[in-house]
Amino acid sequence: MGEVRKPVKKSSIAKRNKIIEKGFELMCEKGYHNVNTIDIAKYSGVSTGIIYQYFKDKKDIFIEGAKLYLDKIMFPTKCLLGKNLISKKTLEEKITLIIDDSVKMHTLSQNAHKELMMMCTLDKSISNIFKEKENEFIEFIMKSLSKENIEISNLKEKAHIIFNLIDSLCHEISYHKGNYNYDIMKKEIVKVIVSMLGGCYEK
Amino acid sequence: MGEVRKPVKKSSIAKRNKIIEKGFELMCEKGYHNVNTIDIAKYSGVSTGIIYQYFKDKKDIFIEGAKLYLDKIMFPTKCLLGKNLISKKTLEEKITLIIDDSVKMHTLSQNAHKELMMMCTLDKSISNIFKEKENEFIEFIMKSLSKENIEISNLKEKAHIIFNLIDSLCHEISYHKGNYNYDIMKKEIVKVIVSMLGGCYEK
Amino acid sequence: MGEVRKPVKKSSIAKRNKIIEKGFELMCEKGYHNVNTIDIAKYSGVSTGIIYQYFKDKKDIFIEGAKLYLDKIMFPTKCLLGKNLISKKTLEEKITLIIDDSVKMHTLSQNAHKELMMMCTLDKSISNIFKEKENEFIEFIMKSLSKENIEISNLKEKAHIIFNLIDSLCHEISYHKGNYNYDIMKKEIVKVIVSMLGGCYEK
Amino acid sequence: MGEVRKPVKKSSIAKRNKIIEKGFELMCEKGYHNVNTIDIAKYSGVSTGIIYQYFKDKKDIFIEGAKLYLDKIMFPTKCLLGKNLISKKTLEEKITLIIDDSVKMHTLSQNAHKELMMMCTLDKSISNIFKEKENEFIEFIMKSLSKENIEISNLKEKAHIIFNLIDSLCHEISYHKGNYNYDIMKKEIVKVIVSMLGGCYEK
DNA sequence: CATGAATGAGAGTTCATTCAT
DNA sequence: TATGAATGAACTCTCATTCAT
Repeated sequence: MGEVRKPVKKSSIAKRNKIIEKGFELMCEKGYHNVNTIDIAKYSGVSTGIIYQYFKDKKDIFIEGAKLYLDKIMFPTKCLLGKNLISKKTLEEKITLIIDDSVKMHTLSQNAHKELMMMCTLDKSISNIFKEKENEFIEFIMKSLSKENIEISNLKEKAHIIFNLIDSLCHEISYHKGNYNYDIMKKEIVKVIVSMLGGCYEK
Repeated sequence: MGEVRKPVKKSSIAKRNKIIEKGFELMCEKGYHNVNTIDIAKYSGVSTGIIYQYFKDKKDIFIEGAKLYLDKIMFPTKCLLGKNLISKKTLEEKITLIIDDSVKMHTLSQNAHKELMMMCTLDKSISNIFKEKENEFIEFIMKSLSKENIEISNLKEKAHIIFNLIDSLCHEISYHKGNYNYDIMKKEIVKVIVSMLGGCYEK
Repeated sequence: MGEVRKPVKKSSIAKRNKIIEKGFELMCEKGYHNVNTIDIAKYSGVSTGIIYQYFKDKKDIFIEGAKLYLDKIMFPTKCLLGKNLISKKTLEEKITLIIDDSVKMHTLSQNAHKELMMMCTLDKSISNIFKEKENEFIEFIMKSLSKENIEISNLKEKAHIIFNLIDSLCHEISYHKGNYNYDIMKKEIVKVIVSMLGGCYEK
Repeated sequence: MGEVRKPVKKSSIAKRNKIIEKGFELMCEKGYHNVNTIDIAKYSGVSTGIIYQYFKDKKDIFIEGAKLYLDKIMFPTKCLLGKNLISKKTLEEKITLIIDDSVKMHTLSQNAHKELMMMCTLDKSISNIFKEKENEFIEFIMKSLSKENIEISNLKEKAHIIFNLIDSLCHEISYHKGNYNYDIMKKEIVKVIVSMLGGCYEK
């Protein structure tokens, strides 16, 4: 009764993806609790019924959207980093690249990020995929950086601090649009990170 | 019809405060959307009807609770800091004190913080009071620290970075309960902050 | 969440009873599956919401109605029987009285009976209260009759057969409204029962 | 649009029959309201769409199944009876044979019977085919028995009572699985019927 | 001021039926 | 003919808000 279908036909897959894409978009824009299934269906250009052929429930759409979003936001960053980190000469340049990349990704989808954070409270499964992706990313940073400097103490903890520093900057830029000079802020963060990774903090 | 009264009688004020206190507590514990007004009324020891004499709607209770919570969480920190910062000798000791204090506050009320973050999405007014309090706190840190070192460049931005560093650590300790050594993490953050404020980063 | 209230106030009890009475009536008339909660609310003169303060779900209304119905249909019969059986002289007269009484009760609420039978399939709890009442009634017949004739063999089984004979006649009269002469049918059934209970079958 | 076709091709007829057979089986097993058309289609090995080429609606499948079921359950009984009744010597033996046969048929398909009874409430057309078959059967019994004893008064009504007696026994055995000794019950019923048909009730 | 029973719009979900392929 | 994805009205149930007492 009410089993979830795994679509195989091309058009079905497309429809499922459309629901995820549009549904997640709408939920992020208006907020999960301010959007109902009829809204999602309409916005996705489908009927309410079809949703329940591809998804267990409303939350399932969000989860699938979140997974995709986190892949999109994390993996491209990694790819970019992978490609360019090597070509950069100084640590500073590398850090700056990572930050710019993260900010760009973040800014593209600030609502999604906000809603994701919110949904983490509501659902373990969502907070888990989020945590998982975060760890993935941190481990990636760790690996990338460990190649640079032969010996960095407490690398794991430092990587996490770095992640948070970057993440906070991203949030700042995305939402506050406030009283700060973000260029300065970025430069300071770069300096901090560089110093953590063995460079000297330029005063 | 349904206008919100400003209670003047002592008992009325007490009742209003009880609703805010208990209501906010319950919403934070169970989640805003998992608590209904009947629950709030029961938990506050009042009738459902009376709620709408003191508050515009359900969200209004949360907002009032949030304001109080942020006062409570920010001001005591400030007080504590104010008292003790002077007596500490090194910058490192001062930073450590701020961090310990923040972590303590955070840990005491992680649910409230979580829910607050979530509600920021739902309502501008909530996100505004949150932002406001944050700025207050940052300015306070700025002032406190500016007394220490005669010239710190980009103090405003640095203060914000410091705030975020501390805030991230608090979150980390409160929720993740993960694979990190938080003592090390704290020490690294202290070192970073000290270096930002003109001290030298100890490698 | 959604707890069922036990009404204590007079007006609340009256409302709850109204829902049972009117709801059961409507369900019996139109069929359980052809009536929705909005219909029930309207027909009972209440709002849909209030239903769920007094009842766990839609089925709960039916169950409560069924209990009441079976009490009404069974107990009055027993009362009547108790009062009059003694004053009747012949076994034949007594049996006739039981039958007349049963038919009367049945005819008053044929829809209820039909729907009850139907719901027995859908729900164990309903079939149980039905079976229970049936057994009660059979045992009552047994006791009543055992006083008459000193020794009746296989009384239990005979009582059940008698119950079924009467029940079938009731159904016949209530629904078929057909090609039979029910007076004759009744007389034949009386004769059969009398013969079972030791009288001689009058040809 | 959506008109029901009368299939003429052999394979189409086979498909239609399959849907009736399997669909009715499933509906009886799980209950009409607990089975949806997708279930029926799957269980019948056809697509959902094709159902509406052969049947007006879901109920139509049940009706066709019911007709077939009642033919199957009634006619074989009649055949069996026809063949054997003559060879039996005493009326008692004949009655016993009818009862055994009925019980056997009933037990084989108790779910179907239960569901049929239930559906009688929902639909006049179903209750009509049921009534019709019942009458057919009663008339058959009448004819069979009228050959035996030259003069039986009120034969029609008696036949119906006999039908009900047997039917009740069948139900009892099929569903209640209760505290009764069904052998004794059967013997008592045989005695009653014999006495009704002019034999003497053996005490 | 206080109560809590009552309201009814709106939520998520199901499923008999249709229709493009 | 045959398919099964798609439809959308209808369902049961919840809850922020109101109002008679």
